[in-house]
Amino acid sequence: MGRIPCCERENVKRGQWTLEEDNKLASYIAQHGTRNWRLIPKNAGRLQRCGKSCRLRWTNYLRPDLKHGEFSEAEEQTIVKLHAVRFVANVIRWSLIAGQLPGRTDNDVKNHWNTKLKKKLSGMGIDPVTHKPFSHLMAEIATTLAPPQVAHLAEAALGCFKDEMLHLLTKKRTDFASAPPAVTGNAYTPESTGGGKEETIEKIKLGLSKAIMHDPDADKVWTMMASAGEPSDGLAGLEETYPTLNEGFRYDGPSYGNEGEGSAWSQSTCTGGAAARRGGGLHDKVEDDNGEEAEGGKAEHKVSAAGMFTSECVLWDLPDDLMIHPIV
DNA sequence: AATCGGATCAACCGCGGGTCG
DNA sequence: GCGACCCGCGGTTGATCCGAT
Repeated sequence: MGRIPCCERENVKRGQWTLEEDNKLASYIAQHGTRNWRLIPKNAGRLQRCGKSCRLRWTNYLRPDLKHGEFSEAEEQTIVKLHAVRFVANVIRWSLIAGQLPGRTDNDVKNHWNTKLKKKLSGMGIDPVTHKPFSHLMAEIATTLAPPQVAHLAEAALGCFKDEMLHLLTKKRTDFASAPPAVTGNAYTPESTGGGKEETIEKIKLGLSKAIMHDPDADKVWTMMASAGEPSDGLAGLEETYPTLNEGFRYDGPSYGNEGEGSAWSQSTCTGGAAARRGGGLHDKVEDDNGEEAEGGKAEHKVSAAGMFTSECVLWDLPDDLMIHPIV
């Protein structure tokens, strides 16, 4: 059985609300409250809107207790914290998150998450969906794949990572299609990009390439990107990503990908950068909650970061045709 | 100055749960 | 218990803004 529409579509106006409409709706609700949205358009001075649209306009914009304008840092931290918790609970309820932020609506929170916070977290090396460092996600995925697949995955991911990082650092759009070394080889040299690029970009590329090749000098590059401490081993839980999860979560330090905002967010709490710095993005072993090394499937699936991206680029003891040899 | 593309946010859509007769 | 209806939610769309080229 099909559901009947909430209103007659032909007689209903859509799109932006006018000041006059706002006034009609607000004054009606001030007098009569918000019972029975279906009747409100008729009663509120013949509004050519459906009840649903009226409810949305009221709850998201006209309500007098609403807070308009920029989200504060504390609000952002609350959203991220609660989003992480809700993700673990396998249910994202924007209304519940918004309930913790007086004056904010679920639509506000949802929009802010989708347009700002997701990018912010990504820029910090944290997956906004799982709230785990990208490097740890890669390791988790790697443990489920056969070695040949992991090798290809690592190559592809590494290429994507380099391009994304270049984009973040230079604020210039990189040409993904013209970066063949990302997939076809491990070394990423200025010459291999076709030449003619700006000097700054070339320096960054070279630095990234060095870092990936585990060159000690390349630590400078990573220090520039993330002044992180030594990462702890083990799969990243939320406590690891957000160490102050239970006490009021906070990032301290510069922001990434949001220059000029004076944000107190930083990558210092994210082990992703450091993990990558240490061993090319994948940690050495997987530990369980007790700090003991977990097997995580077949032994040969275990990811050895040191082995993956050393200067020899030994990925696994693979048949030669499956190996991807570095460009040296 | 014009154009383009990305970012933002208000509004819409469809679904599912709750309530009532 | 069932159907009709209402409400609220999350996901998505589209208009507008704004900065870069």
